[in-house]
Amino acid sequence: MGVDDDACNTGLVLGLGIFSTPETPTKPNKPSCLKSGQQPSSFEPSLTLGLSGDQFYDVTKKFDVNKGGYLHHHDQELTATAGDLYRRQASPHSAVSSLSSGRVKRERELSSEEVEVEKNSSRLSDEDDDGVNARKKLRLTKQQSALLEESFKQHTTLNSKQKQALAKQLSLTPRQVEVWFQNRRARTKLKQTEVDCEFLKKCCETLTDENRRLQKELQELKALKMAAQPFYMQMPAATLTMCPSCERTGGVADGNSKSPFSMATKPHFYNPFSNPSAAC
DNA sequence: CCAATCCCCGTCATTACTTCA
DNA sequence: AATGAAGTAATGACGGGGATT
Repeated sequence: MGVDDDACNTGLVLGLGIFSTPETPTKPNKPSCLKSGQQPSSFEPSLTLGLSGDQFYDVTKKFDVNKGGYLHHHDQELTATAGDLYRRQASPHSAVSSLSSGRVKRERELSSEEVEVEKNSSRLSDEDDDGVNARKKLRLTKQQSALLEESFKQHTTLNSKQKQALAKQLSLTPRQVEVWFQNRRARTKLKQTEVDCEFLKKCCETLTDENRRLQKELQELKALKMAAQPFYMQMPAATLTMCPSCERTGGVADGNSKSPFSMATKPHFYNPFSNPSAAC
């Protein structure tokens, strides 16, 4: 079974609740079943598969190095966040948003220091220079993205101080750093979900194949039983066990009996992901 | 109980890139 | 080969709402 052997090498519990249960109220840096950098084929396939939003993996991204214009701010609007400014002009709902509670909230969050940072992060585009009010979306520079990524590898969430420091270092607003981390977490989680989904699909296919194989084997065994010797026929079917791998048949266990047919004391479940011969 | 804060989620809009006629 | 329109992916940003303090 190739890859699936590796992936499903232990007792696999396909807890598909991953797709239906709402995300557990994960707290930042909460341990998850998938550690960073781990691929689904390598983690323990006990597949409770709670979404691991706190993990990250290497996402090789391309960055727009020289196209990044920092085009947000007009000097006369320094009390507003970059996003607010952006939205006021870019969004059709700008009039509403400028009065929204979110805006009030944002302004409340902005300390004077942050406003100062915003001043520093304010950049004018060429378009702004020539009077065209075409506001463009912020594109982080390669350096900014790299630093953010590096920081994200260390902490997927930032406390207030870290946020402030990083924002200062990047010449961005704390809000921009915060949003970047939020988006990064969300998109990491989304990608991981997709990976998990693919993995579960593969496991499902494997189990379907295995089920098909076992059904076929069962049919063969039934046919064999019908053609079996009278000894077999005298025994209740439930007392017979057979290893699907070596196809040795067991019967009633009497402890001392040297009969090849001894009844299993416990139900003998065949684990498709374990080595069958090991059980023999 | 209320307010402040943080984070997640869903969504929108812009930008860059790709495809195709 | 050049080009412009259409489609798509990436990503910055926001509002709403739940959880926590």
